[in-house]
Amino acid sequence: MVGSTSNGESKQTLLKMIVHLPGYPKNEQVLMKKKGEITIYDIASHLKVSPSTVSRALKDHPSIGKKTKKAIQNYAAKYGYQPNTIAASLRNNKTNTIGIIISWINRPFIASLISGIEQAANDAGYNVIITQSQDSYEKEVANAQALFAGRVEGVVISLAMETEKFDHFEQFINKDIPLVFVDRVTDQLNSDLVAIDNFDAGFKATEHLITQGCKRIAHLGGSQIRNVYSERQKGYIAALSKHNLPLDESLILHSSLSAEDGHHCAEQLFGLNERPDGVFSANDTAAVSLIQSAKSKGIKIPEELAVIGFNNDPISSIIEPQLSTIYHPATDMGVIAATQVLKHRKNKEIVKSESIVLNTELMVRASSDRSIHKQLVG
Amino acid sequence: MVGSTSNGESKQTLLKMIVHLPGYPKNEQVLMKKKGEITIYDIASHLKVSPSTVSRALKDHPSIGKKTKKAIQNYAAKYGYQPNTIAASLRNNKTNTIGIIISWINRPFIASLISGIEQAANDAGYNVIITQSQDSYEKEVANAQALFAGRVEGVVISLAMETEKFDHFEQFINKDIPLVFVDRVTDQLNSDLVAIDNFDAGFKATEHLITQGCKRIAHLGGSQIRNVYSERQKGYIAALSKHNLPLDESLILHSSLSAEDGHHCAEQLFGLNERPDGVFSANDTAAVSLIQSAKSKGIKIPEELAVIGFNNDPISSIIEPQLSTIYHPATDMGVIAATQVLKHRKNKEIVKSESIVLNTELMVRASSDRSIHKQLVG
DNA sequence: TTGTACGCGTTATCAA
DNA sequence: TTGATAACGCGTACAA
Repeated sequence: MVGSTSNGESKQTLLKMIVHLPGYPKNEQVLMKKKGEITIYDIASHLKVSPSTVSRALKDHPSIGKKTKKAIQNYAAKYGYQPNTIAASLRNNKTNTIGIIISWINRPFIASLISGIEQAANDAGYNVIITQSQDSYEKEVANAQALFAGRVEGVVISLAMETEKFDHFEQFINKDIPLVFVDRVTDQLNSDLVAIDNFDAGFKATEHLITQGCKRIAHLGGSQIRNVYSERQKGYIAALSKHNLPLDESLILHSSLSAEDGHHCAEQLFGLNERPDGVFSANDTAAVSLIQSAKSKGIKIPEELAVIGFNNDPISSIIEPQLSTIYHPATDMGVIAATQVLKHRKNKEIVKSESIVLNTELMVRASSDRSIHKQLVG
Repeated sequence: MVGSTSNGESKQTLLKMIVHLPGYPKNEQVLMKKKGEITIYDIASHLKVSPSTVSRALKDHPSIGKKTKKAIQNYAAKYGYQPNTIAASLRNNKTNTIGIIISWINRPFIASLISGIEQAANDAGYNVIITQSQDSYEKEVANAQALFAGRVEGVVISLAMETEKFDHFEQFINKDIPLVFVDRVTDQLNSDLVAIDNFDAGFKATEHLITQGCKRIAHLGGSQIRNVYSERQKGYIAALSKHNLPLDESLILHSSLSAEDGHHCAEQLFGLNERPDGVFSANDTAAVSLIQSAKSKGIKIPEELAVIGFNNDPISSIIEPQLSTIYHPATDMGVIAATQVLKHRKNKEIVKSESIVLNTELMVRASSDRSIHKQLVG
C-alpha cells in the first residue's frame, strides 16, 4: 500500500544501551538532613506571630499591618516558602484543576484542542490533567472515575468512538461539576457543548463538489453513533437532495477513517461499475489515502474525481494535489471549552448550559477545484 | 526544626470525643450539608467500626477480618464511596502525579511522546499534568514553579528552544524529585536522560546521501543550543569528513525549522552559484517545505537534489516524492521516560541517574533514493 | 490588627 | 484483629 514505507509503531527492541553517567557522588549527606519544607507554622514561630497572621499576610489580606506583612513576605521569599497546594485544596475543597478526556492525544485536531485548553486554563491559574480514552468506552469510564476521584473542578470531553451510555458523567452533574463536551458531543446530557455545525459543514462540502460539476458523489463516513459523523453525512444527503441528485447507498462507506480505511474504501469505490466523480470524506486522513490510491490507478484529480476532506490537518496541504477541506477551529474550541468550565465555576448559580457553535470554513484547494480545468476545456 | 512543624496541640481531641461519645451527630450533620460525599467516617459510624478499620479494609489490608472487610467494602460500593485523594495526598505527602514540560503539544513528535508518558503513568496509577513552554524560557520557568508547587512526584522535560540556564530545576533535585529529560536534554544537570543518538542519526542520514552520490550536501539545522540540533549537525560534519567531502559553511543554515524557514532556506540554497545536490534537514517540516520549493523551481528530486528529513512525521510519507527521514521512537521515549520517573520513586535509595539511548532508523524513501535512477542512467 | 481553635479526610503509629 | 489518636498544612470563624 501507499505510505506503508512508514512502519509506525516500533516492535523492535529499541533499547540500545544503558550508560551509567560518571555521576558525581550525589549529595547523600544532604539527603540525611530533612529537606526544608517551610510551612506557615515555621514562619510564624520564627517571626513570633501566629500562623493565621502569616496565612493572611501571604495573601495580602487587608487587615494585616504593613510592617508585619512586609516582614512575613520577606521571610517567606528569603526562605523559599512554597504554599502547599494540596493542603489548601483539602481545606478549600478546591483543586484548581480541570480534567480532559479525549480519544488520542497524537492526532492533529486533538493536539491543537488540548493546546487551547491548556493555555486558557493556565492563564486562569488552573492545571490540566489529560486522559486518553483510546476510543474505548471502558477506558473513558475509568478516566472519568479517576478525574472524579481527583476532584477536578470541571471536565472537557470529546467522546470515545464507542461510547453510547453516559452514566459515568452523572456523578459530575450530581456534584455540579461543570461538564463541557467538545466536538464529539452528546445531547443526552444537559451539559455545555462546544462544537461546529457539522451538518452545515457537510452540506457546504458536498454542495461545493456539486458546484464543481460532480454528479456521483461518494461519502466516506465514520461511526454514526457520533454526532460529528452522522451530521456530516446528513449534510451530505441534504445537499444531494437539494440539487436533485440521487442518493446511492453504495456510495456511502462507513469506517473508522484511518489511512488504511481510506485505501480500502478507494478500492471499493473504484471497483464499482459506475465510479463516483467526487468524494466527501469525513476526515483528511482517509481522504489523503484515497487520493493516493486514485493516483496510483491513474485517476485524475480533480478532473475525474474531485475530493474534499475535513479538519485541515497538516497532511491536507502537503498531498498533491492539495486537499480541499473544512477548516475546524481546534485551538479556539479548546480555549472556549476551558473558558466555559471556568465561567461555570465562577458563577455557580448560573446552571444554564450553553451550546456554542463555531464557524467552519470551506477551504478550496486543487483536489476539488475544477475552475482551471473548465477554462481550459471550454 | 523542620520536621517538628510545631502545630497546635491536639485540638481535635475534644471534638472527636464529643463525636464518638454521644453516637454520631457530626456525621449526620455533614451528610445534610453535603451532597453525598461519603467519607470513611460515615462508613465507620454506620457500621459501628473505627475509621482506621474502614481505611484498612478499603485497601485490602491483611489484618482485617474477612467479614468486616466484606461488610465495609460492600457498604462503600453501595453508597458510592469515593476516596478523597487530596486528603490522602496531604497525609502521605504523595500526589501520584507527574508533570510534563514540553514546548508545544501540537507537534507530531511531542504528541506521541506525551501519549506514551500518559499511558505508562496511567498504568501505574499516576496522573499527568502537562504544561507547554511554547519554547520560551520564561514560561518554562513558570511551569517548573507550578509543577513544584503542585508537588508532582517527578517531571519529564523536553527543553524549550531558548533555555540555557537550568536553575529552575535545582529545586527538584534538592528535594529528590526525579527529573527525566527527553529528547531535548542537557548534561548540565546530573539527571536521567532519554534520548536518541543524534550524532549517529545525523551521520547516518548524511552518509546515506553520500552513498546516493551527493557531493555538495547542505544542512538545515536548528538552534545549536539544543543537543538535538548540534549533535545532528556534528554527525553531518563527521560524515562529510569521513568521505573526504569539503565542509562548506554556506551550506549550513540555521533556523527554527518551521515551514516558512524551509522555504526561505530553499531560496537561499537555490540562489547559490554552486547549488547543493543533497540536503539533510534536522526536521521533516523544513524538509517538506524545501521539497515543495524545489519542485516549484523544477528541480528534480532526487536526481538533482536528494533530501532527507528527521522525525518521520506524517507529512513525510505524504509529500511527493516521499521524504526519507530518521525514525525517532516518540511513544517509546515517552513510555521509558515515565518508567524512569516511577522507578526512581520506587527505589529512592538508588540515586544513580541513567542515560538511555534509543535506536533510530534510517527510512529511505523516494526523496533520496537514486537507485532506480541510477539503473536507468547507467 | 492579631491570635485561638478547629476541621478538611485520610492514614501511620501505637496500644489493646 | 481492631481502635484511638495524632498529624499532614492551610484557612477561617470567632474572639481579643
